[in-house]
Amino acid sequence: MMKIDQQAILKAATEILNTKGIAALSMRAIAANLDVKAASLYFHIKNKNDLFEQISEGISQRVFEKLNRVDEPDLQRLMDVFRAELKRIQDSPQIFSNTAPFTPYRTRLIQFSLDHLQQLGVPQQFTATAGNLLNNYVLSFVSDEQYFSRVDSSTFDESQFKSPINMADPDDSFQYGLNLIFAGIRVQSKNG
Amino acid sequence: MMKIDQQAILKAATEILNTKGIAALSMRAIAANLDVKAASLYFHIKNKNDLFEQISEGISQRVFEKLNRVDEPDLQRLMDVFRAELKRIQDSPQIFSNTAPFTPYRTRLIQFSLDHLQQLGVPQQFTATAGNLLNNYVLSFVSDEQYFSRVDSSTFDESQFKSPINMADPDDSFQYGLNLIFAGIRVQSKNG
DNA sequence: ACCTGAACACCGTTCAAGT
DNA sequence: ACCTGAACACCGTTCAAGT
Repeated sequence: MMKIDQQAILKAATEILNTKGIAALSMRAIAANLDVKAASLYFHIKNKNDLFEQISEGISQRVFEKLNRVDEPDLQRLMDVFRAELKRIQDSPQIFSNTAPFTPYRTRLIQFSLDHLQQLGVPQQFTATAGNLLNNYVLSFVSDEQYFSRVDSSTFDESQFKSPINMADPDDSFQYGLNLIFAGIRVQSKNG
Repeated sequence: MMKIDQQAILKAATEILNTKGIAALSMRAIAANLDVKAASLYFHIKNKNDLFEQISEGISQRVFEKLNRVDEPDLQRLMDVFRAELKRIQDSPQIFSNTAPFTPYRTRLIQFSLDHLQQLGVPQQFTATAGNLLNNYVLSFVSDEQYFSRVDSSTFDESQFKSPINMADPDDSFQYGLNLIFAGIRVQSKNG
């Protein structure tokens, strides 16, 4: 009998996400993973939404800590670290989409974005829009990455390898979109 | 007894979405709306995912048709029309996110984006990235719009009106983000 | 303090049976 | 051809009851 606590529940949930995806993440599945009954989980967590918030908040905390392991962290580093941490948990972008962005570390990351955008010259009334654009970019990008890595491996199609279209490397693609956004921010700020 | 067909099911589903949102959109709720039992729906549609695809495909078709009601449609018009049609159905962005983008009209819209991006000088290997960026921007933007319009009306807070922070008009915000992306595309293309 | 059995109010989907 | 009753295999959540 392991000790069941929030940590253990979080770990079991992450394990299910990374092996079977969010569609298989039921309270009953988490409980089974911990050799316990579903009802027991509610002694440790409020509900499933609370669990989702803990997952997204945990990711946000790790992003925040890695972010500040460098002298002068900027938006480029935020996005790189954010993407890397999202990729560590299958379907994490969906979890972010399904939770309100008001937990402590997640709020810190938003504040970091807004501060840096303002510093880059984004007009105050549009920092939220630009911040959402960045946030949604990384969430959507990782969501697409994880989606296609599932589709590609399930519907294995040899013709894809003969295809003359050379798909860009995911890292390059991510950076292309980021550069595009950063360039756009610079232009908008000059003209503002 | 109304005649129950795909059209009627689609209409009932849309009605539920616009009154109660996607969380209330169950097969049983759709059936009840049509004075029929849930099992009957499966005589007309394959399953719930099929219904989701019909909803997103219907939106895509209307976007495509409105798009071509003008002489030389461009990406600006695509995004404006897309946003307008998404806003007509509550939670439509989530429906797009939960369906594969391989239906006919939806494919046409993607092709339209890719063609125009290439014409703007986006390198071939990055047209998909830029297209996804645009697509995800409008989906995320409308999703946020619909989310906050729900939160604001439920947790009515008078202090928000006294707040000195002037939030930008949604239309202006949307255009700001679009201009940012378009400006970024132009810069990337010059340097490419 | 922590866990469970049992139940409640739901899901999507199938299928033999009805008309 | 079209609809339904009944069932199957699930959900999240609650709560009295157990230890």
